[in-house]
Amino acid sequence: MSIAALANSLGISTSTVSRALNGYSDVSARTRARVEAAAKAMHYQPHPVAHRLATGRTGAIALVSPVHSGSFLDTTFAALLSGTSEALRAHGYFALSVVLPDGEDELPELRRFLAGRLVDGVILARTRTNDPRVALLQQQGVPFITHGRTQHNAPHAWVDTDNEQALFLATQRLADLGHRRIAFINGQPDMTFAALRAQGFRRALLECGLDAALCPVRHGEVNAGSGERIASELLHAAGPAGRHVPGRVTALLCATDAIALGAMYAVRSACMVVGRDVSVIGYGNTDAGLYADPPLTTIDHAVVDNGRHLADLLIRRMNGEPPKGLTRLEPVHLIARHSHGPLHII
Amino acid sequence: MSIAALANSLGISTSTVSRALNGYSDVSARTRARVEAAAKAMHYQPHPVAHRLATGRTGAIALVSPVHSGSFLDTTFAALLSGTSEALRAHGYFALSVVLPDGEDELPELRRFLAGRLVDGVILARTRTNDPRVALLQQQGVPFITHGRTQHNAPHAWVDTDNEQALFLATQRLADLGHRRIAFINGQPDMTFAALRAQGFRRALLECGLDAALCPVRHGEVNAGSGERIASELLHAAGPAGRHVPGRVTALLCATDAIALGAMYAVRSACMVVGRDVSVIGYGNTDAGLYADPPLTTIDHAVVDNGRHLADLLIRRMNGEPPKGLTRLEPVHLIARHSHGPLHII
DNA sequence: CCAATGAACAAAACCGCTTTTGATATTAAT
DNA sequence: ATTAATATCAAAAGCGGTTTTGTTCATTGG
Repeated sequence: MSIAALANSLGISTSTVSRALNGYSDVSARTRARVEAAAKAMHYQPHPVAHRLATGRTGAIALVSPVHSGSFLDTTFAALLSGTSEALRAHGYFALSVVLPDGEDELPELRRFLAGRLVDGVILARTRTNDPRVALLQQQGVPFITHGRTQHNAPHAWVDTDNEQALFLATQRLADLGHRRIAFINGQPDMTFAALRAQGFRRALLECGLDAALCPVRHGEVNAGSGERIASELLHAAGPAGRHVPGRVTALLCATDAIALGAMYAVRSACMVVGRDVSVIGYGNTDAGLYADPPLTTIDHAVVDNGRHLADLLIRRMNGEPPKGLTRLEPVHLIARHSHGPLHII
Repeated sequence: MSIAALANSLGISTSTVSRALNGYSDVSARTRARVEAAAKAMHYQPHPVAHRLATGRTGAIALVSPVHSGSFLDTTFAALLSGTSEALRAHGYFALSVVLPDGEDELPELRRFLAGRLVDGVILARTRTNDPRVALLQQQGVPFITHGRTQHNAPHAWVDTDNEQALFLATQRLADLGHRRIAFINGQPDMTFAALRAQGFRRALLECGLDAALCPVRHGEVNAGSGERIASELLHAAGPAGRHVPGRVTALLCATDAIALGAMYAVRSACMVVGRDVSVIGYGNTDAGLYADPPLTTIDHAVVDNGRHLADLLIRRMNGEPPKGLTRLEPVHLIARHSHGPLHII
């Protein structure tokens, strides 16, 4: 069913059909009605690729995200995609997610994808503080938005959750409960979320008068295995010698629920009780944490909503709004369950 | 950088340039070399959309999958995408994943997507025994492969894991340990995997001489919440009165690790011990199960590998091989951990 | 020596749509 | 009544490639 066939059957030219269907003014009401009726009757739909070539629009946007091998417990990805898909559908766009390889092939592969011009815009997930992908997108002039801020000079649209505040809240809560030796098992330091959370952690230490020397920050993968390993090290390490009393950390803040599950495992392996001997707090409010034993205290951030906001702001960006104002910082909440508790004298 | 500009700079026609770059024979070796050198020097790359319009190929395939809201703990999706992306990259294709809405909008949305012709082929995940999406794909003539078999008459390419055998193995293991009242918390009955697992469950009951009346099969969502609810009901229900001794089930087979985590939660809530009072076995070998307390006995199925095989077979399908032979059944393994054990007299 | 073959390239058609330009018939204004 | 403006549509020119058809010239064969 091509436009030519449709025009033929009506005995008019293809240009008139096109103009009738695309709302141009110089088509008589009668003709427009006839064309529309015929188009409906013959199930005419413009060939998308031809349409694309002529207009330059594809009607799709891409959610690009690396998949860190072995971190499949992290469901942020699926939740984000779900949110963006739903919101973009309302605008008539398709959300496609593309997975970039981990490592040095990432950038060339993104370049190759952009060259394919399969999409009109890009949502970039898992940003790093200094993200080469952002630079590439800016250079190529592709409308985009990031999930997570960056430190790039040129402003760009972004949606983020208040990572700084989240860790501040969680740390403060533990300090209020008497903890003085709190460790933070963070993600890789070059990730935006990790940098911001570390910042919130340090601010809380300062405001609550905790000794930063007793409150280590560790960096690792955001999966359970890495969490277990690091937690295990932390629990078996004595405090610094010298002026400080030796001893172990009594609370573990974790950058994701997955890390927290690993940490809880490590606590059990050390024959201690989570929530009594060692407090553990996660991040993400996943099902896995909710149904853990004990149920995991965690930070709730509405990822599906983030996806919706990313979609909405990207649409506005594609409509020509300057990136400057297209930002959104979402609040977070501490969900208190039973994996943390008051300092238990040891 | 268009082909016209390139041709212009060389002083030859666009058709010769195109034919030189696309390996046609009627171009002299000298001209071909000149064109290739110039193309490289000027970073010429055919405009993908124009190329698409002329050739009909897009260089991308789609992994289409519904996202069941609230089942984000299920990481099959991300793992599958990761596997297919990697394998397709090797063939020069992009893997895009698209999320269909849950419910009645699913089919129209798939139709809309296919009409967009953004992709050359489709990988269909989460198949149902009688899947209308398969019918649609067959009708539209799009090359496709499914993850999970179906009961459609016309053969199609598929990759599946041996769901039947998996539940057979798990059930047999429990029976060998003395369990006589085993419940199976399955997914929705219209899903392929659920039907096959139920089949394996029943076969094991038969072969091991268990009384099917004492071994209920329940259907629910594949998430922890649903698992907890159903497990809770099962544990509080007495056995059938009459000729059977009353009593509760002593083992819970679960269609996913997520369900199993919910079930373990229910066991704890009933003040019983997982692995002693009630055995729980999951499916999927996820991190969440590995780091649960106790570590979850589960079925291992290599989802990432499935993704690779799906990609490879789909490529062969797109190259014209008949779907008949393009199928692959992958083995499964029971990973014994500590969430199950011998029947504990109660 | 002339027709037939073949090599190498250019021209033109095409993919299917959008958009600009041009043409014709009406209507309004002077 | 004549000209200018307007409404309506067709023709044509893109978009940027690929593929078919034509053309020219050098070889080759009879």
